[in-house]
Amino acid sequence: MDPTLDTVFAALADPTRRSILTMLLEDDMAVTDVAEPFEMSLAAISKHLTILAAAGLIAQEKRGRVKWCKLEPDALKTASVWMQGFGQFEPVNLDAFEAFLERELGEDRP
Amino acid sequence: MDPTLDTVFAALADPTRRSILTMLLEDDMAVTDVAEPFEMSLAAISKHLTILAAAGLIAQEKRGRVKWCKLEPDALKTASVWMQGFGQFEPVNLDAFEAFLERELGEDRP
DNA sequence: CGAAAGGTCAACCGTTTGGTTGAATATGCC
DNA sequence: GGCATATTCAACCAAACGGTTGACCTTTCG
Repeated sequence: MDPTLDTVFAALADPTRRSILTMLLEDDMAVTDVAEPFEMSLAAISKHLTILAAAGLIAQEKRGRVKWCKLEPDALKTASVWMQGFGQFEPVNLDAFEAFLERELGEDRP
Repeated sequence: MDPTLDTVFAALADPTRRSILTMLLEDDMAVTDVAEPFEMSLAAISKHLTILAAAGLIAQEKRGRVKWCKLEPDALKTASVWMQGFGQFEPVNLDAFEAFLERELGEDRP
C-alpha cells in the first residue's frame, strides 16, 4: 500500500515481527500457524501481520476461512537501497552474510 | 553500547534521524549545526542524536564545549546483512545485492 | 441446522515515543 | 570574574505502541 521507509523500518524494529518474517522465509503460513510458537494472543499476532502487510513486507490472501501470509521482499529493497547508500564506508563482509541464514534460521525463533 | 537489530531499526524508523544520518554522510558536525535546518528544539535533536548513538549509528566525541557527531556505519552493516538475507530469493533484489558487492569490491581496484 | 475453527474488531490499559519548556552544567572568551 | 555559547537534564504532555479480553463475522463440516 504505502511502504515508506518509515513504515518499513518501524515494522522491522519489533523482534516478533522479524521472527515472523524469518518463519515466512521457509514457507507461506496461515495466521493461526504463524501465531502458534508465540506466547501471545492470536489478536496480537494478527495486529503484527497487519503492520507487516501495511509496510508491504508480506501479502495476505484469504482462501476459504484461512488467510495465508507470504513474504513480499520488494519493500525491503527500498530500505535496503537506502542503507546501502551508507555502505560505501563498509568493508566487504561476506562472512556476516553467510552467517545470516545460520543464525536466523536457527536460533531466533521462540 | 548495545546495538541490536531492535535499536538500529527503531532508530532508522524516524525521518528526522534518517535526515541526520544523511547530513553526516557529508561531514562530521556539531550538535548545534545538526539542529540548525530542523524546525524543532535543540533538545529534541539532542535526544535524536542520543538514540542514534545508542544504536551505534553515530559516535559522539566532545572536544572542548563542542560535541562532534560522526557517522558510524558498522551498525548499519548488521541490519543490512539481515535484510539482504531476505533479498536473496528475489531476483530484483539479487541485482541490488550484486551491485552492492560490485561496488564494495571495486574499492580495492586502483 | 448447529457447532467449531479461523480471524478480526473494539475497547481498554500500561509503557514508550517524540516533542515542548525552563533550569542546569560545562567550556571558551574578553 | 562575568558573560555568551554548547549541550544536556528534568518535568511534563499528547499520541502511538504492544498487549489483553470478549464479542463478532465467516467458513467448514457432521
